[in-house]
This record gives sequence, C-alpha cells and structure tokens, in this order.
Amino acid sequence: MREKGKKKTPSTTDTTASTTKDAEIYRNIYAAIVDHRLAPGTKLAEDALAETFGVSRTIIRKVLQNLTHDGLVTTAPNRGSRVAHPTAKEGKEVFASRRLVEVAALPLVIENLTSEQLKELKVLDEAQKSAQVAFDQHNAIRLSGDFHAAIIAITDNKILIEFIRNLISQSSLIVAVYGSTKQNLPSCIGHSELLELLEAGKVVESQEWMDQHLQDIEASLEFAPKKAEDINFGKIFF
Amino acid sequence: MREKGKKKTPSTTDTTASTTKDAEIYRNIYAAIVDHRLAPGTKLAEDALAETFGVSRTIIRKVLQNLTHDGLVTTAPNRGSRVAHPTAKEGKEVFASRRLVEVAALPLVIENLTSEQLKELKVLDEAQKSAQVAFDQHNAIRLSGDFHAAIIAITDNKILIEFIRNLISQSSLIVAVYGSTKQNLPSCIGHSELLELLEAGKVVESQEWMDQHLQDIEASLEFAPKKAEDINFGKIFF
DNA sequence: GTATTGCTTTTTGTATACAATAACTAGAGA
DNA sequence: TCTCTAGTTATTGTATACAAAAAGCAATAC
Repeated sequence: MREKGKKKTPSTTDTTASTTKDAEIYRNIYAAIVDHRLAPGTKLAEDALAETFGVSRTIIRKVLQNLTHDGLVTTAPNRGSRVAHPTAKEGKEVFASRRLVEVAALPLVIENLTSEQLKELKVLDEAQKSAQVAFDQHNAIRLSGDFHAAIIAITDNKILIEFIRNLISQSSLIVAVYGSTKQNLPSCIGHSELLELLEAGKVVESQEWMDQHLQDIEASLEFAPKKAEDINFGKIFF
Repeated sequence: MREKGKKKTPSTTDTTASTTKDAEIYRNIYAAIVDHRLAPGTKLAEDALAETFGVSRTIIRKVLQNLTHDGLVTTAPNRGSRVAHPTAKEGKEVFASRRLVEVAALPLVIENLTSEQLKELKVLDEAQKSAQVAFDQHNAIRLSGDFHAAIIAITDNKILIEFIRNLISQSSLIVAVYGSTKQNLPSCIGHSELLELLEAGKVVESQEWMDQHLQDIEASLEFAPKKAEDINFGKIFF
C-alpha cells in the first residue's frame, strides 16, 4: 500500500528487483552449463561466484539449490557444489525418459497443433539447418533442443513442458560428457520429416519417427565403459 | 581428513547432522501437506515455522524452496509462501501427465518385473484393501499412491520415479481441493486386476486398464467452475 | 458510511558474522 | 622416502542483524 511513501534509496529497486537478481544469475549459470562453458565436474565455490556476480553467498546458495534441483549441479553436504557429471546410467535414464514422454505426447501434439505453431516449428527447423550448413554445431544443438521443447509446448501442459525442458538441458550436459569425438550427431539432420507426419496427422508414424530419432541421438553417444579398470595407460601415453 | 581431531561440541552432531535437520523438517511439512493436515492456501510464515522447529529462518527458507520446487508450496516475492492451491487446469495437467507416463511406462515395467516385486505389489494392494474395508480412507489413499509409485519404481529409472512421486504428491493436494464430497473414489477398488495383467505380460491390456483407472480417479474429482460469478449466495445463505 | 492517508507492525529479502567441517601443508618419526 | 599427525587455511552451514516491502490500523476528510 505504500506507493507514495518517502522512498529512501530507490537505487536499484524495480519492485521485484530482489527477485530479479537471482533469477538472472540463475539463467547465467544455467546457460553456461548448457553451453559447455562450464565443464561437468567444475567446482562452483560460493565465495567465488558471490564475488563474480557482486552479491552475497545467500543469493548464490539459492541459485545453486535451484540448479541442483534441475540436475545440472550436484551438491554434497559440506563439500559444496559442482557442475553435474552424470554417470552413463544416469545418461541412459534421461534419454529413456525423453523417449517415453516425447513419443507418448505426440497424440496430444497432433490433436492441438495449429497452423501457426506448425509454421513456427518450420522456422525453428530451418534455423537449425542453417546452423548445420554453417558447421555451427553449437547453435545447431541448441536449436535442436529448442525444437523438441517446442513440440511438447504444443500440449499446453506446464508440467510436461517443464519436465522435458529439464531433460533437454540435462541432455546437453550428457553430450558434454559422452559426446562422440566424431561429430556425427544425427540430431542435426533436421526434423522436417517429423513435421510432415504431424501435419498429416499420422500419429503412429510420427511416434515411430520420434522413437527412432531419439534412439539415434543416444546411439551417437559413447556410454563406453571408461571405468578405471578399462583405462589403458599404454594407449594414452605411448 | 580430520576424523580424530578434538571434537569440541559433538552435541547433536552426526557428521551430516546439519543436512539431516532440514531434511527432516522438509519431510515433516511434506507429510503434513500430503496428509491434508495443512490445507491448501495455508500461509507458511517463516518465523512461525522457524520457532516451531527450533531453527533459524535460514533453514526454513531452504525447505520452503524445496517444497516450492515440488509444486506443493507456492512462493510469491515479498508475499511469502503458502500451501499450493492448484487451479482446475493445473489439476487436470497433473492427471494428464500421470496418465501419459504411467501408461507409457508399463511395457518397461512388464519387461523388468520380478516375482519378488510382484509379491511386494500384492502386499501393498492387500494393505490398501484392508484400509478400504476398515473405512480408513486416509490410509487407503496413501497406500494407493504408494502402489502407483511402486509400479514405476520397477522401471529402475530414477528420473521417472522422482517425477511420478512428485505428481502423486501433487495429486493428494488436488484431491484436497477438488475431492468430491461423496467418497466414491474409484482408486480404492484396488489394483489386483492390473497385477494379473502385468503377471500375464499383457502389455496393451494393462495399459488400457491403467488409462481407464486414472481417468476414473480424475472423473471422481469435481473440477467444477466454482468461479466467483458462479457462486450463488442465495443457495449458501438461505 | 466510505475512502484515503499516514503511521505502526509484521514479514520477507539480503548481507554478514561466527561456527563447524573439510582441505591443505609441513613436520616428526619410522 | 613414506606415513601419520598436528596445525593452518579455506569453504560450507547456520544464525542473526538490518533493510525493504507489505499488511494492518486508526484517524481524518468527504
């Protein structure tokens, strides 16, 4: 109710300034992890981050807790936080979950799809292809993720959207760890075939396509048994 | 590495005592919401909770943040936290998501199901029926949730398990808001038919059963348009 | 009686101080 | 040289203090 009160130090106050600040820091670190600017396993010391962003550790802790909940950061009691370094099993679970949901959601997607949404999807797909042609692998992967998120967004179900958004982010992290050296990511072929199936209302076919598509992406990763006992030092040093 | 150091005041220290304390408070409030001891919309003032649990607001804020992420609490900037009060749309989205995932996961469940797990499921189902017979609606609902969670647990996929666990918790909240006055909850008929289908490896039939089961539960709720314009004060007061 | 204004109280947001734990380093003994 | 230990430093966990915002309240004007 105090609107005309003697505002003492408005300085950086935007009504919701306080809540805006940590949201921005969150997005900042979030993007850095997804874009592979912060490698999996990197220590995220509270003091260092606090100083970097010019806030107190209170804010940083809040942000780290959110990122931990997103599965992008792991936090151990008294040992601090690190960029998550998913195990092979965790990586497979993410892709299994994505296949399950993204395939099962397609009937809903076809049911709700409007011509405008279809147009937007085509724009996204074209953007991805452009990045692909320009060998801009980085943006191509990001746009591919955006495309998958946009598909689920058509369901207009906030819970599903949030869930898939999260799994896609984690996929980026998994690619950072298990991405093959040979950049034969099939995700970059584009999704135009899928769009044709969706437009034609072909439910089962689109589901088969999506299932195969996600399997292909997963197959391009190297969830190899890089365990300690399998490391061949001879191959590494000689 | 300091393990034998002169431990000054071990008092309540259990190595992970600090982290254990807020986990316990979390579980406490979590259970209170799911068990309908805290009604949707109830204000969760930080000071009051801090005093109740004998900790500082720091811990409470951490717990409230976690509960907010679970969708059991809503937090507005500068306005504090409340037990979530899902809208009808949100309620429908939760059940749509459950149907989608719990149906789509059944092939995986049948694939992985062991005889021991089947036995445990039967125990859970019997427990629920007992509660049902004793008109212990409260425990019946809880055990029904446990059953659904146990089904998904068979997939051995931590991400799916966590997701469904969360949706089931939210379902409790939705029942608190939109549960019908007539206690004809079909969730309480039991799941023995499903268990037979799973044991027989009947994928499609079990999926149809699960789909119908979740639709029945949803249908027993009253997502009625209880909007302001629909309230008839005459009916209420005279 | 109603609405508006100004003050007071309550509650949330953030920084900081201190405590507790883990990580690091150097030194002593085998 | 290696290992174990003690002391030191750095980092995380928690409480508290203070600032800022909202909510409540009462009085006044209309």
